Amino acid sequence: MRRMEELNIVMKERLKKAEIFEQEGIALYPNHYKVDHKLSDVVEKLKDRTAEELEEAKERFCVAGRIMAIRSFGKSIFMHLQDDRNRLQIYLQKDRVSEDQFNFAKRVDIGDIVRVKGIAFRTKTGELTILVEDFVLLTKNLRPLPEKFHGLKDVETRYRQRYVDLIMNDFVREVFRKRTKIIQTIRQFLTERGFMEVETPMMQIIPGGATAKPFKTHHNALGIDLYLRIAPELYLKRLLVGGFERVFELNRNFRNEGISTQHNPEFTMLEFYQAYATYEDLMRLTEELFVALCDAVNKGNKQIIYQGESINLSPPWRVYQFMESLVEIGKLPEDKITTLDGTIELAKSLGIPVERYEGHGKLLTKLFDIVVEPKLIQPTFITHYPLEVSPLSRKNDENPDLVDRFELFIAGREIANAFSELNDPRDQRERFIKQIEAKQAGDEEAHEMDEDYIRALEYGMPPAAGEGIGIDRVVMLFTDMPSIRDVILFPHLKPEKKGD
RNA sequence: GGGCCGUUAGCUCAACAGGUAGAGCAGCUGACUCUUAAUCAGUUGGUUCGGGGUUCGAGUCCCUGACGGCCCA
Repeated sequence: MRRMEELNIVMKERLKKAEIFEQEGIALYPNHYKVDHKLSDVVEKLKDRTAEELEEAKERFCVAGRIMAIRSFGKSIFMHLQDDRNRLQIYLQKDRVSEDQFNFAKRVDIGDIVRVKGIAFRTKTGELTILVEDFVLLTKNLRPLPEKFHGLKDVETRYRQRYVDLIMNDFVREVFRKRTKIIQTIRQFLTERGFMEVETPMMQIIPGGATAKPFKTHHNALGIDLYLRIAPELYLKRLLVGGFERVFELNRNFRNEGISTQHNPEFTMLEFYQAYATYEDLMRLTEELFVALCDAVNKGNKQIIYQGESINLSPPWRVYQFMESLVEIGKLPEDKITTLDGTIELAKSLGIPVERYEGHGKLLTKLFDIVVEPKLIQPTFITHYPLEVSPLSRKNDENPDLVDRFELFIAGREIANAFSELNDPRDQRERFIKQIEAKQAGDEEAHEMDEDYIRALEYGMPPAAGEGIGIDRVVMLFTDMPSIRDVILFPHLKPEKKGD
């Protein structure tokens, strides 16, 4: 049901005008007009031509765009047309177009989409301009755009009506162009290295592969509950069992948790798996990937500025073992963190709530989140995580309490998580059982048993390493955006009004 | 979930110490053939987020709810 809305004065005027146009036989939404050139291509092509060169060439162009500004005189009119990338000025003189078209051009509104044909030239002030010979309406605007100088600032409106945000704010269009470029670059990078892109279920019977609360839905015909995936991990590893040696999936995950500047309920994740590789191989691959991203969206410059901090992405990146980072970066006393009692004491002194089901490893990661993570501004790999918090990772050969895993941190945030994969089905079953015990003790996020996954491992999964990278955070990094909402086209917000 | 801040014209913002709700842009009318935040003259437009309360009087104070931002958990 559409909400009835009081029409403001401007909209009333526009509707009235639209009716008059129709009575005059002017189509408001015609679809048969073609263009010869994209507006931005004309700007790109001619931007360095001098006034004399343009005068000499007298080249004609037919372009379309949205009217963003009108400066109207008695017998001449200037307008700015905009497409997704550029703005181009057009100039109408009364004696250069038909009288009907000139009179019509006098009555169009900011926000209308029009097509013009004309000759490119430079004005006295040197601005590239099309001298119009033909002017037609393509789409009538009925709703006034935000003010031309201050634009649209209100963040709520920007997120709820992203289409207006995109019209008004050039930097927003740039952010999303960069986002697309980053995703394309990642696909190309992996494909060139023999990875195959695959699609695995978004609706899963057992939500696995991560520790998070899932969204629940229901399949009517089957009469079963399904969960939106929190990760594709266990399906991708089934493909390793099946014989695909390098696979990746770059798509949405869903986690039923709070919304913040770092979290959207649906977010984009890259996961890739490589047989016959270790987590250390993936450290090198990750460094190479970021270099490729610098080439693609940062002109090859490996220095980026994020929220005022200068970050150097040149490899090799520094590496700390998990325990080492707590002592050296977190400045925690080594003798305390090596014992459970000492760790509980430290946690309590830092105001961290300690749950009964949380073991030593889990508590250490809570300490890490507070005392180490925010300090990891420059790219840093943290390795050798506790077994307890890594139910799908391969045990370290030297120390069975640790796993062959790393996480990557940049700008004080977790960007990637990777490990050598646990492929011993007997060990995996034990790990699942431990998780179930944690769940029974109250850990809502603990992993569930997945018998089919165990069955797959029993057929034999080749030794492999896998990694997940949070794409939204990578985009934030490369676009210098402080909130995940700034890099997601339509971020989740509460509904604006109760239904009527 | 908690704390702080915010919500006023289509947009960006004012409104002292509680005393008739304003400006710029946009819109409308008119003038103007190289302007670019065009200019000049005139002019329309308000459920001050919703609901209660205090008061002679509430955009402003109090209570409550909605939505948003930032921080914390």
